[in-house]
Amino acid sequence: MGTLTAPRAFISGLDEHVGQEVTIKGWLYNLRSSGKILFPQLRDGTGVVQCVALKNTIAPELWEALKGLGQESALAITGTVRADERAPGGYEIDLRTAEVFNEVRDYPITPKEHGTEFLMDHRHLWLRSRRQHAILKVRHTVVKAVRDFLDNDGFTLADSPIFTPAACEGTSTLFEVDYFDGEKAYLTQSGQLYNEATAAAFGKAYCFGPTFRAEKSKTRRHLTEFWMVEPEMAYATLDDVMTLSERMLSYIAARVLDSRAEELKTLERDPARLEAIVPPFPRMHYDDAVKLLHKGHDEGAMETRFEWGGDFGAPDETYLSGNYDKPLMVHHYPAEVKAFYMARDPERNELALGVDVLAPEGYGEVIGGGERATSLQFLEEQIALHQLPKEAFEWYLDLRRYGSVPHAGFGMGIERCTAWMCGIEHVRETIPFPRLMNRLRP
RNA sequence: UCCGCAGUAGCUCAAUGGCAGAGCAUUCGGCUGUUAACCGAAGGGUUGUAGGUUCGAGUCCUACCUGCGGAGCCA
Repeated sequence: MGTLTAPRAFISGLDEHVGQEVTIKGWLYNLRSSGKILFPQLRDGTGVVQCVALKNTIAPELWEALKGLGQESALAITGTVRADERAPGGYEIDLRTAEVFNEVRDYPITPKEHGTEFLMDHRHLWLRSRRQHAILKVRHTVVKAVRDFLDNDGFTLADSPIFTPAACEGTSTLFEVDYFDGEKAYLTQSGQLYNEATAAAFGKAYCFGPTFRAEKSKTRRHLTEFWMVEPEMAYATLDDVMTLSERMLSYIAARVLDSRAEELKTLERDPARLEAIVPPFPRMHYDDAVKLLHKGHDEGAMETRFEWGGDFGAPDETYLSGNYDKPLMVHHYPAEVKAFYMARDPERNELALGVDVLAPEGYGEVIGGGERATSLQFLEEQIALHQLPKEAFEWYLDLRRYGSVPHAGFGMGIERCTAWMCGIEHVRETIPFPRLMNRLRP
């Protein structure tokens, strides 16, 4: 099948090889033929390029082999790179020779439409499609931006454990693990408490890893297993958290705009949506948010009248954030709907110094955080009040016995953030292998 | 867990209670610039499962299973 002597190139870098002969190693994306001319489109993970093979310029046996190749056949081709307006992508390769590694028949995912269930059952193959490729490239950039932002801002990565002895917040449903002698363990739902320890050690610290929620949630914003980044700062307040949130989110948006323009185009995402994400973000007191919801109800935009004291539902969040093209930061929630470790407003004890950052366009809460309680006595009361096992929290209480200071932090869901950046419907497409209520495979 | 919608060829979908269909995919043939290529032909079905109504059920009824959308809860 001809020798592949030309230097290897990647499709994303073809512009540097115009006029040269190169070898591309990849997979067949699509094949069109017209009797004596073939147009194999090759995909190599960095892009897609159209090749041209003329019957009278290549070996007859190669012609026969290429003609019958099915979608996703693995092959390497050698040919000369040429700029051509007719080709999708702008460059074309005049194929001289090729080597087929794997001949494929009946690739399940065709260039036509498919349903979600079918695609999710074939997630391991679906990842190869243009749209999924683009989404995961954006995810990669979101993750990289988060790490770069925090690293450049003096944060130290100090990851929290996945196995934990107790619920962090005593609210969500946990996955139980039966392994540790005489004691039940759970998969983490937040690295929050551990971050308070690392923040006291490093000043500014963050953890970044998978998180598990056993809730029977079936919405476009929920995964059973998702990734969360949680920065925590010693000697910091609610206000510092809000400032850090808006700085980080705008940094992420700028990085995505900067390095993923091609992918945003593939996803048909309007860049103006991301360009709008610049500080300052609107800040709104919970009381004012409730007033706004009441106004919405009076005007007929909200079906039910919101009661002060509750947490916002998805329609409430969408209504509140609907007035802005930037994330909306709602702060000073009623303490009752927030975690036990939240610091209280010294002026109004019933309010927690917490903030939810609501993304525009109905993407909901992408960040939740706030200032933590510093008083040992207060936390002991809260643990008793929430009927949490005090022994499991002794180490946490040590943080208040030995050098307790005001400190604050937040958690950001990577998938929600990525879905928002991409402008896509559902978070399940923003993680390579999503785990949902009804999905454990592939 | 609750509410709503759906399940027919490998995939996406049609079919008034009356012969089980189309496009794509697959196989074969044609075409020297195709852009989800096109043209011609062929193969492909226990209509989610179990029961019921009916002369007759993909279609109507009951239960169950699976999926989707939403709620609650959350990032």
